[in-house]
Amino acid sequence: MKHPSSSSGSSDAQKPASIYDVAKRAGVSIKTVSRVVNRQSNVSEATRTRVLAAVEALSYRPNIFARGLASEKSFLIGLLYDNPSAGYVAALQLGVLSRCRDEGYHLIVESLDAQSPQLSAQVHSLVTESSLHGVILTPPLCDLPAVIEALKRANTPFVRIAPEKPLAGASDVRIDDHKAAYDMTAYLIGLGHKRIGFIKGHPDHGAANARFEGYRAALAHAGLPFIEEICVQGFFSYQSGMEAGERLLSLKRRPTAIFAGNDDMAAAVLAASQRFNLKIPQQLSVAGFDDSLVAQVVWPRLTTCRQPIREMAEAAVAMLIQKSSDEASFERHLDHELVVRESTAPPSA
Amino acid sequence: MKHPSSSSGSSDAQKPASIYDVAKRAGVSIKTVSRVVNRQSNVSEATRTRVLAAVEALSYRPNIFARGLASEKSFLIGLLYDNPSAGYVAALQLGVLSRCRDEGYHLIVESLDAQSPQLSAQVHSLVTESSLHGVILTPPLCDLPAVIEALKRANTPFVRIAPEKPLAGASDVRIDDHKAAYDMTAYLIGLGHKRIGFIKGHPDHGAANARFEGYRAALAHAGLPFIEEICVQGFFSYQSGMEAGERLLSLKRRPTAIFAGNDDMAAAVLAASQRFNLKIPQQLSVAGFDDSLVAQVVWPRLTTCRQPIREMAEAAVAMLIQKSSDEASFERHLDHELVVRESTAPPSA
DNA sequence: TTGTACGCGTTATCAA
DNA sequence: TTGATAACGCGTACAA
Repeated sequence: MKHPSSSSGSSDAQKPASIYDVAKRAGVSIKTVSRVVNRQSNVSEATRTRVLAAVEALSYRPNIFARGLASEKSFLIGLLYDNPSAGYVAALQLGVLSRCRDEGYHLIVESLDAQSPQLSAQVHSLVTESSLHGVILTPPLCDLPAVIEALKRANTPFVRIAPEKPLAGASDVRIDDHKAAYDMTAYLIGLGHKRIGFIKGHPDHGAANARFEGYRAALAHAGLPFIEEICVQGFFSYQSGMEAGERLLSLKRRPTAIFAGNDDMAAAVLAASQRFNLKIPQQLSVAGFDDSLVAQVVWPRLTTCRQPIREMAEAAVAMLIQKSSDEASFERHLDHELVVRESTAPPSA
Repeated sequence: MKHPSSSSGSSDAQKPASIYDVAKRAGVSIKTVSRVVNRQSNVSEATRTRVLAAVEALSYRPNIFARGLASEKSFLIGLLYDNPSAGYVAALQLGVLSRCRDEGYHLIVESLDAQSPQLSAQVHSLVTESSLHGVILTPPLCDLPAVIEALKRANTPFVRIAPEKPLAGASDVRIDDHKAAYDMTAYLIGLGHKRIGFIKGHPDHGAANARFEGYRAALAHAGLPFIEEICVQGFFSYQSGMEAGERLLSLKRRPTAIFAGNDDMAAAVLAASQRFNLKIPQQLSVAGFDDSLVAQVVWPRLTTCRQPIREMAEAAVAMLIQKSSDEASFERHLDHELVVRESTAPPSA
C-alpha cells in the first residue's frame, strides 16, 4: 500500500484528491483514470462514465506539477511583454485567458525589459525551468533576435503577435497594418483632405512602419504628394503624441487632418489642438489606430481602426496548442475595421 | 547510476541541467545543492561557493514542477480578477510582476466571472491543482464569500486589494478611500463650491461606498447640506458615467462641481458637458478618482486622487511571501495623493 | 480493454 | 556539515 487514501483525517486542510483516490473509487487502475482524463481512446464507455463520476464526486483535478514533471506537457502558456500600452495588454490577456480556460491551460505572465543585456538568458531560464508549452510574444519582443534565439534553443514553440517581418520557422498572427493604414488614409482623402499629417509609431514596432507605408501608398494612389514636413516621429506614447502634435500644429501651413499611428497619440493631438484653439473636427480631423478605450473616452471620440486584439490573442493560443506536433511556420491574418466617429469631417476650406 | 548525465548528445534540444548535474560538477550530493539553492544554513562557505560556481557554469535553474511537486512551495502566485478596468489591472499586474521577479516567483493570472455559480469550485480547483503559494484578490472578487470560502477550504493564503470591509483572518492592502474622498471634497469646498454633485461607484465595490461616505462627511464637516438629488448611482463604467452626468446636467439647479467615483466616469462627465455646451472648469468643475491613464488623456486633464496601485500590488506580494509562516491577519494602508489639474476651478457665480 | 512498475527533478527525513 | 533514499502525483513502456 504505497499510496494510502488521503482520508487520514488529521489535518483540517483537506488534501485534494489524487489520481489514486479516483482510481480506488471507480474500481480501476490509475492508468485508466489517466486515459479518461486525457481523453485517450481505448476505454470502454462503461468505465469511462464510472471514472468520470468518481472524478466529479471527488472534484479531482490533475496536479499541474506532477503532470508537468511526468510529461513534456505543462499546460502552461507564457505571455511575454514589455512596455505595454495598458489597454493593449489588457485586451490581449483577456483573449488569451478565455481561450486558455476553454482548453484547460493556465497562463503565466512575465514582463521583460527589451533593453536588458541578459534578455536571452532570462527568457531561456524562464521557459526551461517551467517547461512552458509555448509562449506568446508581443511587440516589440517578437522582433528581438535574442528572444527568438533563446526560445529556439529551448525548443519552445512560440507565436508572435503583430511582428515586424516574417521569420522562418515562426508562426504569426496579425492584421494587415499596411492595408489598414491605407484604408484610413483613403477615407480621409475621400473626405476631401489633401494635406494629411502623419505621426509615426515607435520605430522598433514593425506594425508602425507598415502603417506608415500604407499611408504613403494611399497618398500615391490618389496622386497626392508626400510631404516630408508633415510626417513626424512618435513613439506610441501619449507624451510623444503631444510633442508631435504641437509640432504639426505650429507649422505655417498646418495639415487639415492628422493620422496618428495609435490612439494614445491621437488623443494627445486632440489635447494639443485645444491649446491651439482648433475645433475638432471642423478645423482639424484626427484619426487614430487600435480602437482602444481611449478612443471612446476622449471628446470628440476618435475615428480609428479597430484591431481585433482579443481575437488575435485567441488565435495565438489556438495555434500554440495545435502546434505541438506540426512544426511548420504559419501565418494568420485577421480583419481590421474602420471605425468612424466624431473626430473626422471634410475640411472646412 | 540512476541519473545519467544529460549529455547523451542525441537530440538537439539540449535538456536543462538538473540538480544531479550540478551536484556531480561540484562534487557534492544533491541535498547540498538543494541547501545552497534554497539558502538554507548549515553549509560551509567553501562548498557553498563551489556549488554556486557549478550552478553558474551550467546555468542551472530548479525545475518549477519538481519543486512544486516535492514541496508545498510552488513559487507561483495567482492574480485573480474580474471585470477589470484595463488601466487598473495593467498597473496592478506590473507591480505584482516586478515584485515576483525580485523574489523568484512566477505569476499565474486568471480571470473569473463573479456571477458564475461555479465560482467557488473554480477557485478551489485552480489553487489546488497548481498549489499556488498564495493569491491576490482584486475587487469585486475580494468581497465575495464564495471566493474566500474556497480559498480557506484549500488553505491557500490570500491578500485582498481594496476590499469593502475587514474580514477575520484576511490580509488587506488598501488606501483610506474614505479620507481620500473626504480630502477631494474638502478641496472642492475650499474652492468655493457649495453644490457638489457625486456619482457613486459600483455598489459591489467596497471602496465605492467608502468614497461616498467620505464625500458626505466632508460636506457635513463644512456645514453644507447633503442634497439627495445631486447624488446618482454609477457603476464605474464610462457608459454609466455618461448617463449619470447627463442626468446631473439636466437638473434645473445643476451642481457647480461633480465628483465622480472614478476617472472613467469623470471622463464621461467631461464628454457630457460638451454636449451641454459647458466650459470646463469655468462653468463646471469635474473631479475623478484613481489617476488612471484616462485622467491625463482627456482635455482638460482631470483633477483626481492618485491611488498607488503599483505600490499596493507590490505590498500584496510581499505580504503573501512573508505570510507563509504567520497566519495573523494584517492590514496595510498606503497613502493617496490629491492630484490637481485643469478640470477644477472656483465656481463662476 | 486494462493494469504494473518505473521515472520525471525536487524536497525532506534521518542517519552518518 | 553532509549524504543516501523515500516520497510527491502523474504519464507511459510494457505486460496481461
